[in-house]
Amino acid sequence: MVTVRDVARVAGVSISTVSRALSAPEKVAAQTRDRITAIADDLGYQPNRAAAGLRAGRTGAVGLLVPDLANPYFAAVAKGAAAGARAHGLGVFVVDSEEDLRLEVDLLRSLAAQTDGVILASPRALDADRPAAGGKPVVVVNQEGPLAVGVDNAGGVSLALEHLRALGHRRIAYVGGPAVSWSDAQRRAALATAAGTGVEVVALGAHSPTVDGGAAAAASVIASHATAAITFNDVVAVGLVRAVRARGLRVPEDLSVLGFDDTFLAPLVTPALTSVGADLREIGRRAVDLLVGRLAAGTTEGPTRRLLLPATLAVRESTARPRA
Amino acid sequence: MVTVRDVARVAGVSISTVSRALSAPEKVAAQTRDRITAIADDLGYQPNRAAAGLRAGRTGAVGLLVPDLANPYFAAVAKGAAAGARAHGLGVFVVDSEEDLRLEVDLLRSLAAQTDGVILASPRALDADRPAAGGKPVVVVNQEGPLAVGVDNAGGVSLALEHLRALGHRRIAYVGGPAVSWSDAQRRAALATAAGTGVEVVALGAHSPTVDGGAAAAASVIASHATAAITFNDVVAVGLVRAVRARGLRVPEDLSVLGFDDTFLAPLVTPALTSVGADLREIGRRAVDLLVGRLAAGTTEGPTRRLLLPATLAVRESTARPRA
DNA sequence: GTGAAAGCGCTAACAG
DNA sequence: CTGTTAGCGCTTTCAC
Repeated sequence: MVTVRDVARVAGVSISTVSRALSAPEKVAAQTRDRITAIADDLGYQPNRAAAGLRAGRTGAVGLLVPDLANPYFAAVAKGAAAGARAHGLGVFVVDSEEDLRLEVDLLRSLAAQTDGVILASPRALDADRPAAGGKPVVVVNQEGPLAVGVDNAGGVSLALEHLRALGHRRIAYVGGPAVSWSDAQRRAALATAAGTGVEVVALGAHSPTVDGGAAAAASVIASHATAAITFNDVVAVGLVRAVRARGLRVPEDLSVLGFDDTFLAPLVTPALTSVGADLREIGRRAVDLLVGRLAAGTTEGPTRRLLLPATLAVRESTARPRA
Repeated sequence: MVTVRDVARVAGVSISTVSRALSAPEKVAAQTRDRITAIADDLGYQPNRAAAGLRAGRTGAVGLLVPDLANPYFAAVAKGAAAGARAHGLGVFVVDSEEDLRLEVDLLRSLAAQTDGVILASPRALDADRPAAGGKPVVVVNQEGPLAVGVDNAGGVSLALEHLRALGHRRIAYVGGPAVSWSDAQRRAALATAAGTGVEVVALGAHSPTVDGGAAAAASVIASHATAAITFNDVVAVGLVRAVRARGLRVPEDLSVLGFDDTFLAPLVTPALTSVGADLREIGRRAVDLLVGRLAAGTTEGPTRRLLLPATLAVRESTARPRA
């Protein structure tokens, strides 16, 4: 491994000059600097981050804790975080908790210990556990917290209702997700305030965010006499579409179905799903930005920063005018 | 931050005893050890990996380079790698090259510099660039290399052909993927040797591994007079199904379509796709194992190790007997 | 503008 | 079985 010593020896300068030339160029004479950079490049010198961090008190990496990396939602957030980190010259440690809530506290602790800060992209309520980060800044995704990035669920609900109302729907069911979900709570609140604006909303109980969860909701959706259903996410929508079709109803003719998240699944299924989404990668990117901002401030405590990214509506085939 | 010194002071021992108690317990008296672990736990001591690694010459982390983390295929591999790394007490640095081939060499270099080894999950041919890892072991996924993990594509092709032949298909089209893909090359080779075993295979040119790629292949698939088509991956299959349907043909009645990868997309689309797959997470897990094995050996060069994971066939609705 | 030297937190000889 | 000491590669005062 090529170290600063090697570069220094070849360049005929001290290791401090090499260090400065590489990390604080303005403190070194232009000529010396250029020579050093050339030699470093030539020798294939790669700074050892561990060593640099050890001395500087930073690790040069951020942590990302997700419940399931194979879930397209979190995969997109992770991709954004990776891009954001790279833009800031940071590395990303990715940890997958495999949906194990108890494990998450431990993972957060050890992740925080070896990074400069952590992005917590778990939809659970971990407020009480945040001290586990040991003073390191924590940015939460779609959750409450002093440093938070999330989707504007209220805005998303408005878009959905607006779209369905314009089509002529007056009675709409909401197939909700897990009780612990912040997003679900936000949406339920938004749906509740929407009541009385010309549409009736029937909020259905908590369902598992899976195909089976959607299928399980079919009976109550049909019983509700709603002409349209908004689902917790696209996968639930797929399950619901299947199950109502199996009962002889057609989508969207007999029931309009509107998903959430607008994952790449939405345009691929039949009928292609109308879905409320947001730029998930941007969430990851912004989360890193928030972290870097706090890091730059140097203060462990700082002002509250909450970012709400706009929701979008992709209209496809699964929503249409109600019959008669 | 709590350091070994703090623990040592409270425990009334030297820092080396603390270090040993935590990383080589058998070298410390049971009583002392227990007291130290208790105190460490109590103080919330978290070893600083950067420091430990600096001294030991290891970083305690492996790198994972993927072309697109939002692609379910690589997301699954990443998830497996994260699980495998955690099982070995290692961290995972994830880097997304965003499909930029030129960037990959640089990314590989810097990733290798700050990890103990790298998993290269890019389907491109990077042999020439592997020296960029600077002597660190590199495990490639679905590629040629001294340390490699991949899916048994030949076996997968056999399963697919066997299934289609049993259904009665005698003329089968293969909608291939990018020319740089190792998997595609493996499959083409396997398909070529299968010719003459009672089925005719029409290998169609390189197509983009997207919905549009599948749609673009529709005309030549139909022109080939094949009664079944095997596609490069599930997304291509979806595109093909759409396009042939748009031309008035039915799937599977007029054309059977068989995908590859068996991603979670396969069971969700209509008709649900018959697909050849493999345990993608296992790929990530095994890649880490290979890396750890080489790391433990200590030698920078070592015996060639190639792992081929078995392919599986999930039969669903998109394949059926050909008409008449 | 550059060099010498200290030290980040930890592990690994080497003594005792 | 435990303590002392050196030093991993780097950044950062402090002198010059």
